Amino acid sequence: MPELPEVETSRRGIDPHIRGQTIARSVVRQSQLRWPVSPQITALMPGQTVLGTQRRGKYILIETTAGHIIIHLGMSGSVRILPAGAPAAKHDHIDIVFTHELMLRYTDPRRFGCVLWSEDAIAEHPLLARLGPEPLAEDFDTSYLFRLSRGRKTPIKSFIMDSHVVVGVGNIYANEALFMAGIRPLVEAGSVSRARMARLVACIKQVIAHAITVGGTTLRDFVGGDGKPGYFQQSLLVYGRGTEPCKQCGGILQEVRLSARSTVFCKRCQR
DNA sequence: AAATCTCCCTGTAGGC
DNA sequence: TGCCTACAGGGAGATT
Repeated sequence: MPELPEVETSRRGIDPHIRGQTIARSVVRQSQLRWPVSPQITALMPGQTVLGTQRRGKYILIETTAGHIIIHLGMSGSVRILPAGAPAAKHDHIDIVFTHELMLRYTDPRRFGCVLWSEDAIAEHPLLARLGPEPLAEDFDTSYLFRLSRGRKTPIKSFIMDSHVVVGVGNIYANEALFMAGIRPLVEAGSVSRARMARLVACIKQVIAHAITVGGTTLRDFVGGDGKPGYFQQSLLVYGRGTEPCKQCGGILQEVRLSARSTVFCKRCQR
């Protein structure tokens, strides 16, 4: 499932191929995604030029001369650059075809993602306006997270996965960062000391920065590639390892459900 | 305001 | 082998 590092890697992968290019047309084969695909995606695209791409949280933003395309990959979505006219497979829902004979193809088997259009100031879009800071930005720091957590009874794991607190920390990296920081996922956010919160902030930044670096190597070639990220299986400390031995102390890792999310931790290394 | 629940969807895994 | 069911998961929106 695409987490922030995969989203950023995807953005970096498509950007050089579409930046400055002109859209010839777009094709929507399946409009029923998380929300209906905006009609402008077909109606307004011909003749628009792509000015560049950005990322906010797990949203990819494609800036065109007429407005922004907002893409979320959900949990099974991907974007690839392919030769225009490449045959469409089952879950290839949207093609944005460029005049230079390449196209951006959106694929999403589970359709949890979205492809929307916004002509207004992008930061004020309802999906983006109230998002928390980027995990790698300077404004995501100990003081911020500590202050925001005071009085909160929600588990620390749910807290850091809340996109209004900080964006882009999905289930995998929440599990990993809490293990690295030595904090049990279920402790109340409001009870975590400032010193431990400082460790957590550092660990979140570290795991996400590392994943972006690794993701960049596995998703290097988007033209003709399969676009499938696969890096994250190798260096995981706890995620997906419930009942296996802790890599730090050898004890058996515990797995519980927290808000329907798989939560793995070591009860000796995490307090 | 904060916490909790529901729902969107389909590939995969496990049981029989 | 094949059918059936449970389940995973991002995250917005509704509900409590």
